[in-house]
Amino acid sequence: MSDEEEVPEQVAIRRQKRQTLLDRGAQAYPVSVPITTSIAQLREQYGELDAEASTGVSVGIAGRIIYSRNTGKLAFATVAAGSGETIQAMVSLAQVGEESLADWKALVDLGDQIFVQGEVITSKRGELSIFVDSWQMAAKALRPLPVAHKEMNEESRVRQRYVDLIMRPEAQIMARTRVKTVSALRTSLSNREYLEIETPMLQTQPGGATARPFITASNAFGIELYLRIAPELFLKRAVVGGLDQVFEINRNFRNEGADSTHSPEFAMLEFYQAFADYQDMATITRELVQESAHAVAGSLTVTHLDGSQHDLSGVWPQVDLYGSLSEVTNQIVTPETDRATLEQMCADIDIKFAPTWVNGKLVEELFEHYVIPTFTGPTFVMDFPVDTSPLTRDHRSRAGVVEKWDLYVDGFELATGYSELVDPVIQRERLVEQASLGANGDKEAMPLDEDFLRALEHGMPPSGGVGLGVDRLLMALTGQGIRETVLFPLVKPERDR
RNA sequence: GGGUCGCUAGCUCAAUGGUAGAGCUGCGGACUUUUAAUCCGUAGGUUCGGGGUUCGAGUCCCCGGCGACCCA
Repeated sequence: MSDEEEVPEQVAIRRQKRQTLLDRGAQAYPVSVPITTSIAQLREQYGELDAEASTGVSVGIAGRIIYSRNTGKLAFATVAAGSGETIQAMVSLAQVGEESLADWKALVDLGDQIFVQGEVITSKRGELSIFVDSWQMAAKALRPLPVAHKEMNEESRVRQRYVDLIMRPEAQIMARTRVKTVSALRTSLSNREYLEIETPMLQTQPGGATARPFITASNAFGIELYLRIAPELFLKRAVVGGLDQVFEINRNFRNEGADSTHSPEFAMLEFYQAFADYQDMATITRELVQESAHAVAGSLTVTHLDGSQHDLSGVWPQVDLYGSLSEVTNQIVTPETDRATLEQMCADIDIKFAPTWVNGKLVEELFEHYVIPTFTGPTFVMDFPVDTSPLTRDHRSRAGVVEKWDLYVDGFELATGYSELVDPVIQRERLVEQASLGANGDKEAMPLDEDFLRALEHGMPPSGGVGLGVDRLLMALTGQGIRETVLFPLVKPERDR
């Protein structure tokens, strides 16, 4: 430790306490401490004791000091396990002796990981406690924790999630809810005979969605590589090969802005099923969301952090995209509606559009503006414009639209499902058209993936497919923003201050 | 991309353009049943960075950084 190094006073003091421990032959960071049980287990086993009970049972436990009350000859501390269970430690002069009590007061700080060994008792006020025979530093914290009874600001919570997890039970709950949710998705899909497979994150050309990719490079191959924007084209290759029901839960990367519903890297579930169509996939998607809600909340009514309740039960309504837009605007809009009319409608409500935007994109913008705010519960939006959905097959009976739905929950898009386009000739035409858009400067358009087309030319069975945002599912279940659902969201680096 | 708001002590926040403060934390002391312990004392600042206006800037203006919210 250099004297020239500028550290806050409280950090310097804690470093000195660490050194004091070492100087007297104790350890500040022992390789292990002899715990015999967990705080949670003690709570479960002895949670019902009366006040001033003694058990005669001696245990060793470890945890983080989150409150400390040093009185004269009997000191109290609240020791917390990572998941939030707490137990009180009582350090008395009579039990540990003068020197040990003095060291406890002088060297143990809020935030330290501590080991205590002693009898399980309850205090006069009935608090479950360890009456300490001996104690030992388990890991000295060199930085002070923020104050416990004021909320940290949002930026610090995201930048230092480890502190957020220590201080805020909601952060712990969210992290654990995410695990439950992903696990429920895997279980639900596995119960339906789906196989979880892994497809490339590094791709020689990005595809399966319209988005700008992150670009990287292979030194060994001397070529550009792209972080995937979607796994779709590989999952479909797997279906061509006879893996009839496949899914993947993993990260996608899109080189775009971040806001309360978008993150540059986000977790996505995609699943594909041969001999299913988009209606079949809508049913499975609803069931997956409902089974996740049940796993997380024990009910199909989920409660958000603000206390509002959201019912996810039942069969969810399906609204027709063009039909509902026509209804809300009192103006017939169809796939045949001409460009000038659409542009005028957008201009009327100040939607700024680029000349490169296709008609379907204008329709979708209008739809988002007019219709989405009218949804009151989970809603499937059915049958999208052809020109924004190059990987979806034409509707079986309606011209100008494709068999695609978007599932909206709480006003945002949670999932999207297709009857997949499997005709390799039409797929090639669509991709060529997309590639020409790319040549015209639309950086989101898809390049031509010859190997994917070759796979389709081997015959892909009629199939349904779905993409579901895992972060967004967490948002729907908890009512939190995307940055709260992700443990360590991307944050811009702090400049030197 | 546009707009609004914010950034001050370890943390949460104050401060008409006029000596930068409080609570908690820390440090010293008292206290053998405390629960955000209490009581007494005390320390702690590059006010996000840079420039400008002014006798004087945390405060006003400009540029930049980071974040939140709203709009597109």
